[in-house]
Amino acid sequence: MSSTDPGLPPNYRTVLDVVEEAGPGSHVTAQEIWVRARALRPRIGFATVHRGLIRLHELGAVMKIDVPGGSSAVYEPPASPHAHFRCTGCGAITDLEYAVPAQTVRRLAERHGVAIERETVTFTGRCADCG
Amino acid sequence: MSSTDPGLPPNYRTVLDVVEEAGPGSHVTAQEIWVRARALRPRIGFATVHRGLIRLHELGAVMKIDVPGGSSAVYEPPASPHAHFRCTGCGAITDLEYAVPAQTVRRLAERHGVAIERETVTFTGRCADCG
DNA sequence: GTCCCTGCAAAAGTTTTGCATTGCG
DNA sequence: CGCAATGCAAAACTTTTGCAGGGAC
Repeated sequence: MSSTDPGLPPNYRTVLDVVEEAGPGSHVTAQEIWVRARALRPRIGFATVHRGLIRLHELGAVMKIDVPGGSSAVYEPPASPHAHFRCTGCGAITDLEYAVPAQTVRRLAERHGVAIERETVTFTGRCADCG
Repeated sequence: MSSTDPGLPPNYRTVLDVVEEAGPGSHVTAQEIWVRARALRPRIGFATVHRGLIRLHELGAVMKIDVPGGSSAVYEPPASPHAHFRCTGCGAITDLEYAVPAQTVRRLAERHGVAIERETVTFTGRCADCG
């Protein structure tokens, strides 16, 4: 939780709190985070939220997810690696329990001579409600 | 190849030709496609290229790839499922031979009650040149 | 003083849309 | 005529940056 953070600027802390309060499985955009942050700090600007997200992402305190087909990036608290599903009907994003096996990642990296740092797995289709 | 296409508008055909000519493993942006298309049809507009890509994507004639961290979407000819790697240094995008096993996709879809139509797997890291 | 956070505003970049025109059946 | 495609321009949106003010150390 955020009580263990080192000297994080107050607004960045607020941003972190908002993301953490949204909880795992939530996928909030920078705009949404801004709206919620203003409930705590009415004068906070969007740029501050945005820069805070960049910083927090660098620190590994929040995860940034680029969803194909989604207009905005979404953020969530750090969690064990998992995939995402985006419904082409309602746009909802949900978590799926899947990660590329570490051994497979290692083999791919070796074969192609690259250093893999992160992976992103996204599925798209129709959720139960949208049939 | 494009010679088997039904009545595709001439400009859309040109867009398709450009994407196919780029070949598998190429990852061209809408802007780049526009530039190349103008070599064939000098008066073609960007909007036409863009709408053509939407149409061709609907038809399954071109693949659209949203790469996390990449500013623009890139397009490529249809190919067997594969993953992509994006170098955080030079921004280059390369293909990796990986796809989530069909059986796994099926199981995920069942467990979560969704219909999965497409998958996107992207790795990020450092390519050989960028160390 | 120096450094960096902060808010406001504007810029940048990509994607999308409106509209009049053209071309074809 | 009716319909879809087309070019041009502008709009919409998200993301990023510039700049001046201010607080902490």
